[in-house]
This record gives sequence, C-alpha cells and structure tokens, in this order.
Amino acid sequence: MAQIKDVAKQAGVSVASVSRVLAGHTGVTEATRQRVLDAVQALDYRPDLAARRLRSRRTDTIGLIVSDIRNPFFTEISRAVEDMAYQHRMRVILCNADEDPEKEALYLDLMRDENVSGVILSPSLSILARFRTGDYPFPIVLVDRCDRETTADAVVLDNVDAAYRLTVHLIEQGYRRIAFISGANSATGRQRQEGYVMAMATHGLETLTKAAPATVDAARVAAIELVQRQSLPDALVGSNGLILLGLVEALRETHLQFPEQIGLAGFDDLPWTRLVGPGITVIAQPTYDIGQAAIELLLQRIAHPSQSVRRVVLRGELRERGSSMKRV
Amino acid sequence: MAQIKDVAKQAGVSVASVSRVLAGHTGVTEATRQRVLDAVQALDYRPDLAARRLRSRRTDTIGLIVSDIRNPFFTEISRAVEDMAYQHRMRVILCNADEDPEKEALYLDLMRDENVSGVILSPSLSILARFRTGDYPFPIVLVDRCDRETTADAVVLDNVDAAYRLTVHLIEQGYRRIAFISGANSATGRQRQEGYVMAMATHGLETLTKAAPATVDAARVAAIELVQRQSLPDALVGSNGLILLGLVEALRETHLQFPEQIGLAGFDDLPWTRLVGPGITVIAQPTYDIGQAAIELLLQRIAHPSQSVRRVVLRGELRERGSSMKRV
DNA sequence: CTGTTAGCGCCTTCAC
DNA sequence: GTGAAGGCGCTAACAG
Repeated sequence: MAQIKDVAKQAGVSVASVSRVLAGHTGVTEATRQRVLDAVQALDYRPDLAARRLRSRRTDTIGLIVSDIRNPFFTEISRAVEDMAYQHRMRVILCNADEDPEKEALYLDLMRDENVSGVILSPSLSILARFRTGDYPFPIVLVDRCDRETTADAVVLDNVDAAYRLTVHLIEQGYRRIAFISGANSATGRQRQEGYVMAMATHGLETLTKAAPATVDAARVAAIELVQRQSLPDALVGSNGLILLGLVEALRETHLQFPEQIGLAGFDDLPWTRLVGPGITVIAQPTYDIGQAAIELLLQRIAHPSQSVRRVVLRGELRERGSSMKRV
Repeated sequence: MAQIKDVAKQAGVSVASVSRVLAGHTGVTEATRQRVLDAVQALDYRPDLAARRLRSRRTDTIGLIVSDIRNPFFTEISRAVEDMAYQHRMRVILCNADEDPEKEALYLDLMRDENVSGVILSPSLSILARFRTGDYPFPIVLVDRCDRETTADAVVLDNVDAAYRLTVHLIEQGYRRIAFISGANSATGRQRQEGYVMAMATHGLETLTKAAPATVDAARVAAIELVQRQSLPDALVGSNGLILLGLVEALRETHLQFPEQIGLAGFDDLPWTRLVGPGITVIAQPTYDIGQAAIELLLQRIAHPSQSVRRVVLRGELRERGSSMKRV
C-alpha cells in the first residue's frame, strides 16, 4: 500500500506538498499540483483514514441509532440517512436499539468512543426524559420521537394533529366506541394517543386506550383482549405500522371483518395496507423526507455548533380507505 | 479527555502496563492490574480508537453492503449482522447499494479505504460475474446471491430446490400455465427461475418467464402485461417479497381474484402474506439465521484467513396458504 | 513482570 | 511556494 511519502518521492516533492494538494489547499503551483496528482494516480494512493483521523481529530462518521430496524418507518429513515451521508463523504455506523433503552444507552456510549461527528437518534422515553443536548460530546438530532419541552434539534411528525384528524375522520364516519392502541415507551405513541383523546373529548365520546410494547405480537395480544370485552369497540386505531399489523392479525384471528364488524385505521402507509381487505385507512408519513431533514440538520449543526436549536415538524397525510367506511 | 499516560501516572505504572491490562494480556500482576483498572475508572478513561486503529492496523469494523435495505429480507439480515457484530465488539458500517452495481462497486472501494476487517455483501450479477476473493484486501462473505462456480465464503438458500418445490406444489394443485416473474440482475432470481423451469419441464409443461428490475413497481407492470395476454396464465409466482408485492398489486388493479381466477405464490414469508386475501403461499427463508451465519463465517475467516472456503446452504420452507388452493 | 522507546501515516506549524 | 520536523494517542518489541 502506497503511502504519502511514496507519492512525494514519485512526484519529487515533499510530503507537505502532497498533503496540501490532497486537502485542496491554495498556494500550490499548478505544476506541483499536477505532478502530485499524477503520482497519486500512478501509485493508486489512498490516504490512510486511521492516520488522518488520529491527526485531524475528526472521523466524518455519523452514528445512526434507530429504535427498531424492522419497523419499515426506520428502514426508510436509514435509507435516506445513508444516501445523503455518503453524498457528503461521511460514513454511517448502524445501531439498532431494538426498543431496548439499555442497548440505546450502550450505543450512545459507543458513539462517544468512536468520536463520531454526530448522531441521529430515535430516543426511547427513558432516554428522552432526561435528555440534555450538552450531555453528549457530539451533536445529536432526534427523529420521530421528541417531547415539546426537549431542547434539541429534531425532525418529527405533528403527531397530536395527525392522530386528531384520523380520529375525527372515524367519528365522522359514524364510529363511536373507538379504541386506541399505542406503542408504550415512545413519546410518539403517547402524543398520538393525546391527539386521539382530544378528538374524542371534543365530540363528547369516552376514550378507550391501551399501551403495548411496540411489537406486532404485543399489539395482537392487546387487541384480542380488547375485542373480547363485554362491549366490543366499534373501531380500532393503531399508533404505528407494526401495531397496525398486530391489529389486523388479531381481527383475522377473531374472525372480525372490517369495516363490517369493526372499523380500523392507523399510522404508516405501508404497501400492504392498500392490499388487505378493502384497504386500511392510514396517516402517511413522509419517511424519506424525515430522514433527509434529519441528516441535513445534523450536517448544519456540525458546521455551526452554536447555531440556535431547530425543529422540523412535518404533517401527516390522511389516506382514506375501505377500513373506515361509513357506519350505517 | 484522559489519555493513557494520565492513567499510567494515576496508577503509578508505565503506559505499557496500562496497555497490557486493557488488552487483557497475561503476565501482569493482579496488583498492577487492579491499580490500572481503578485509575481507568477514576479518570473515566476511554482509549482513543483512531490511535489504536492506526497503531494496530486493524479497525474491528465490518462493512455490510446490501442490495436494497427496503427489502425486508435484507433488513432482517442487517439486524442479525448488527446484533452479532456488537456482541463481538465490532462496528458495522451500513451501505445500501440500492440495486445499483456502480454504487456497489463504489462501496467496495470505500471499504478498502476504511480498511475494514471484513465485508458482508449481496452482490449484483455484474459484480458476481467477475468476483474473485483475492481481488479485495479484506475477507468477504457473500449472502443471498452466489453462483455455483463462485469460490467464496457464502450463505445462501437452496434456490433451485426451493423454487422447484414451490412450482411442483402449484402443479399438484392443478395449475398448468404457471408464469414466473423474477428479479433481473440477481443470481438468486436466476436460480429460482431455473428451479421453476426444471419443475415445469419435468411435468411436460411450457414455461412462461419474465424478468423485471427487483422493485415493486417493475413487477407490477410486468405482471399486468402478463395477465392481459391472449392466454391468461393460471398462476403467478414471484421470485422475492418485493416482486410478490408487485404481483398482488397487479392482480388488484386488474380485478383478478386469487385463487379463484389465478393462483399466486412467491418467496419470503413477510407478515402481510398471511393477511392478504386467503393468504399467500410462500417459501419462507430463515432470514435471521442467514445473517447470523454470514457474520459467523466472516469472523472465522478473519481469525483464520487461510482456512478453506465454506458455503452454508439453507433450505427454504414451503408454507401453503389459500392463494394456491386446488384448482377444480 | 515492568518500563522505555520507536514508530503507525498523516497534517501542520514553522522556517526558508 | 515549499520542505523539515514534531506530534496526534496508542501498541509492541526490546531491554531490564
């Protein structure tokens, strides 16, 4: 493997000149510049990143800590982040917290060891509760999950509003006993529940909420319990795509048809929501945009560490389908 | 930030001893060991990874280059790899080739710059065609996609066999004009098509194949074209989860009921395949196991660079559902 | 068993 | 505009 001094020798200049040329510094004769470039080409020289990082004290690496990589929402975020990061000559270290706050904390610690340039994080409730930007030696941008009080760069959906609109839609379709199943341990689930409660209250309806771990299975179990109650809800709402999937499984298992016997709606416009039964009404999130906004925010923050905190709030889009058809 | 010499001073030993203790080397008095550990704790010392990597010439980093992170198959692989990697104190750099051979080549180049310990790769056809293990300065384990002739560590499904069994199942159910839609540009798609052709030939049936880019949309378009032919096929088979999704969309769009008007089957047991219509018959792949096997193979290869090439071939499992119900 | 010391490959001041 | 030289923080070879 050629090193910088090989290049210098080949070009007949000093290592300093080679370094200058490669760093794009001005104040180098066009002649030397060309000779260096030729030598680099001839030797197929690649700067050693470990050495460069040690010397420069920066890694140009971004840590991406997602709550659950299996959740297509986060998959799409990852895709956007990866995409943009490499366009900006940055690496992405992938961390999947798997909805485990301990793992999440571990990864945050690891990011410190890695001396990453910045981190994109979807925090669990416990981390978020005591989150202070200054506690970390690197900039952080939160995605998907963030409290109103949290002072940090963040990209989130207007969850309360979206859930409110979704619930109002169901009410307008004639549903009354609407149950809301949300992911425990996430600020997002909590906020969406808030929007639901608000809509129900506005219309003088009683609320029926249930929190479950944000997994398909837990949601399925929770839903089965709900629909086997004395007074069957007339609609079910899931606070994210995984939970919605659990609800569908539960309805299938209990042989309840939607929308005939029970209404259904949820979050995340996953491809299959259009294909199951008469289609499922959902709030669509601009997932790729969320990821893109997150990394752009992060890159800006890295460039300007002391600029004021920014929050990007995006709006969800209601997609009405058969599962919330008018109740007669 | 404390450095190793601070720890040495605090513990009253030399930096060498600190290094030795931290590296877990034997031949250190329990007393010194304890003093070093105490000092590390007291100063909250974290070794500088950049320096360590420069000096030791190893990064303990794995590059994961997947064809398409949105494909749940690869998402699950990523999850397994990430999981196991961190258990072995290794980092994972995520690269999404997005089914673009150029991007894939770029990433392979980048992995060289990063001096990664190893790479897990699902190669495109073009990379695979001229793939030689020795061309890369790091060990590589192939996942999902691999030719019979390729000499490289690999973890793959027995694609020919799985497609054969799936096709035979359809034939036994009474289907005759079975069409196979496969992902172009992937060895896996090609092999699965091979298994299909074999099954059809064995039963004296004519084949009907179509290759499309491995995206939902391309598959949808291809399928629509197929079902609008003079002689409508009586069953459709998709060579992976994304393509299968495209087929379902096509059938919905053209108002064809399955299995009443047309049979349907495919690969990848994604959650929604049980929920659409009467359920879709699929070959289930042990995705997490594939990822796990890949990284285990890689770690072994890193530990023993000259051990003989290994290939892990896993078997797909046929899950019969309503979409391939007996034709009357 | 422990300490001293020479680099790992690069960037960057500082002289010229 | 260019070169010489020191040092980023750590590991490992060598000497004791």
